[in-house]
Amino acid sequence: MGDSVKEKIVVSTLKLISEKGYRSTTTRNIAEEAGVNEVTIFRCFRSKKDIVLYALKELELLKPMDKKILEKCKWDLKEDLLMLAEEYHKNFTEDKAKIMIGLRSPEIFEEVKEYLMRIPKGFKDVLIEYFKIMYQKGMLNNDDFELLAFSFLSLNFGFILMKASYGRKLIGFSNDEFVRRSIEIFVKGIAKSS
Amino acid sequence: MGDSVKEKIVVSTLKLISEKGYRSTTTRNIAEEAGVNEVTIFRCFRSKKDIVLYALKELELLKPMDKKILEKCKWDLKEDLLMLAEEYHKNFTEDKAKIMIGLRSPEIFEEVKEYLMRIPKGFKDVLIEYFKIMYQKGMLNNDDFELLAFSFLSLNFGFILMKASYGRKLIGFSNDEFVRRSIEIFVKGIAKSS
DNA sequence: CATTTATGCAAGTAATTGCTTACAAAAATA
DNA sequence: TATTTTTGTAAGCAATTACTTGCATAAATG
Repeated sequence: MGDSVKEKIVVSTLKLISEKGYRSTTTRNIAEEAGVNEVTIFRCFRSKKDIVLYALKELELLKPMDKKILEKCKWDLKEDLLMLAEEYHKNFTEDKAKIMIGLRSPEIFEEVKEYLMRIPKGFKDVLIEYFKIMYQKGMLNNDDFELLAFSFLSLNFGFILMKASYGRKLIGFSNDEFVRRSIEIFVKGIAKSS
Repeated sequence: MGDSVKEKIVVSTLKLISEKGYRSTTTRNIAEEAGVNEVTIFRCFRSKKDIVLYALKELELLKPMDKKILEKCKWDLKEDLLMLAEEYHKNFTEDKAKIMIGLRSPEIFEEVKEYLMRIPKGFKDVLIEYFKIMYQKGMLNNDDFELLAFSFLSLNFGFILMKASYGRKLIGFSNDEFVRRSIEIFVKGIAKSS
């Protein structure tokens, strides 16, 4: 089984899961979507579950945000939070959010839960670190770093999940616009007034 | 079929869907959970799908927030937003969030989508109305009401969904604590400085 | 008490699903 | 060209699932 075949299967699987959920995505669906015979799937992977586990483990599909990102900071609240949020949205797209939702199936959820948590957890850790430093620099009016991180995370996570769930019917903003303007509010809320 | 039986079936169905999703919740599961024979289910409802539709339509499980809630406002930003958020969290619990996620199955999603959107949509509408009035009263530094509403909604929606998805492993706050303190930040961000 | 109604029980059906087997056709490799 | 590896095809199996049927029992209702 060539690597390109394996990849096609993985990509198709994730696509279908994001649309229909894990349980409703059948191996026949996957085969059709990948333009491959169903048997080929089981020659590449031991089971349907294995496709997902492979995607999460080997492909590092959901790798968390690295703290190295902090090196990019200019230590200006607005500028930095915008950069961090953009990085988050770049990584945690609407599609990935749908995959996360789609993997909420008992046959697989316990095994993938840890992976699914990585993105929000990684972002949260980076934010806590960032806010700690900013507080030491005297730029913040609040020293509950976990609260700050979590508020900012909820704001962004909530936005993506709502968009993934209800799409444009509920949301009149582009990602960029929402991020930029909600950050302005947030910054006003936490910046030390001089 | 007595009403109490019907109710037991509905409650069990929703509970199981919140845990395992629609597709993975079998009619046998439901029967067992409800302490009822599987056949009884099909005597009360025409199909599995009908149970959910009945729950959403007849039980008004997900009824949106009413604009009458605005009558409770004291027209103090912090106090009002706290009240509105509490009302939202009272209505849109972790369990309901799980049901929303669990209903993301192709056999049923299109038919329930509209209902699932009601809660966030209703909350958003109320918020827009509220912010409009507060702006007229000269209490806000921002007149993009949809942005304000949506930021606040994302914050609360994101929090509940994260809690529903990852539970306490990621989140160290109680609902009350998070709501209270995140609102303080938000209010600082949008209140007109006098 | 007589009759209707609601429920349980046992069995089963047709469709779907994850996965397997056996064999032939390509396609890559030597 | 000869051989090995990869893929397609066809068929099917065992388990599961939504839903049905027929009949017995109990409970409510007249």
